[in-house]
Amino acid sequence: MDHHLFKSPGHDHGRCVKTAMNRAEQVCQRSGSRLTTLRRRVLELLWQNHAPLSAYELLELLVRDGRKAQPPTIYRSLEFLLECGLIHRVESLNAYIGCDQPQKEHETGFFICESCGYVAELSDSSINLSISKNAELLGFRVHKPTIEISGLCKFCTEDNDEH
Amino acid sequence: MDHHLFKSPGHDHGRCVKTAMNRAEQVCQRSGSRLTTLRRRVLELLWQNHAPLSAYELLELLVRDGRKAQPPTIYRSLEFLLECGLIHRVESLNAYIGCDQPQKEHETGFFICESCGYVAELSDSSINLSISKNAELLGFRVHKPTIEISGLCKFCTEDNDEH
DNA sequence: CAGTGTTATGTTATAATGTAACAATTTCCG
DNA sequence: CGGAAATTGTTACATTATAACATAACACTG
Repeated sequence: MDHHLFKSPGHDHGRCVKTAMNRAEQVCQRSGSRLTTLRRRVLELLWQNHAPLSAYELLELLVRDGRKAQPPTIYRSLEFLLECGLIHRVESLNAYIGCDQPQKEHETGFFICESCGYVAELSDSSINLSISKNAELLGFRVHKPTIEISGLCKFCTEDNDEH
Repeated sequence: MDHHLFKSPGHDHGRCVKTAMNRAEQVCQRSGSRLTTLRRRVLELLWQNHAPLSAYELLELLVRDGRKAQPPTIYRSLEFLLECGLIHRVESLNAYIGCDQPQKEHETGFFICESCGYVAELSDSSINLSISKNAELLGFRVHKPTIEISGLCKFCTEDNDEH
């Protein structure tokens, strides 16, 4: 169980995607929201890529599927998936990525590898605690925290150090 | 001294701007970078607004000055000011804001009020510490942390509660 | 202070990201 | 089935950002 850690480049990704899709079905079933063919496909594309994709990259992939899609199509699907908590928007990249832990109410953050593009989700409470404490001092009511740490992941750091 | 706290709506803002501009002059003098008329003006506009401004809002303000400015003009000034650490880019708003503490090497974060637009800079080390600890666990080498907490500031919360 | 290389700004065009508004289609449910 | 609601299609456009090349200002050397 290392959901929120960086995956080794050789991990069984097919399985990774399947698990995520199954979870998504469950989440939607429970909440009564409809994971349509289009929405399911968008989510699947995101998971298959396993790194953030921009809306227009997703659009391109949909078009390759043979679908005649325009920007609003993809943005609406993304909006739905965001609302369901099945994906996240990565502000610093204008991109989107599948969410590891859609069950949890997560005020989460990401570590984003600038080299391989992988993203590790982080739901460590100590960060949230620090934020809450600071917010309280300021009398600030937190609505949506955005925490995105870019840098180099373990595997890419190792690759770099070899040179 | 409450540099990194929310200012009351009635604080002496003119003084606030002047201080910031003086600091900027010093920072540039020391680093040997050139705070030209254009760059100084952009910084000043950001400080006068005291809330994040988009590149195109800034552009509009420059044009009102009588200057014939195009997008690259403003983006280049912003790039310079970012490099000098005199401003920050707010990813979640695609906007820019003057930096409170240009002296410090700051891995900083913001609290952003969704109602009045004010931004409080935060350089509390406990958040950075949490992040470093988590990064270490992952073998992640941090390059640039982006921490943007949106919500309601003290003054706007109070205003809302009155209704 | 003229000459020259460097830095900064101007200018034009275009790329990338995102949304508004309305039409057509599909799905749900009585 | 038939009407209401949700989803998707379609067109047009708004916003944010950058590439490429031209001109102007500056700063240093001799």
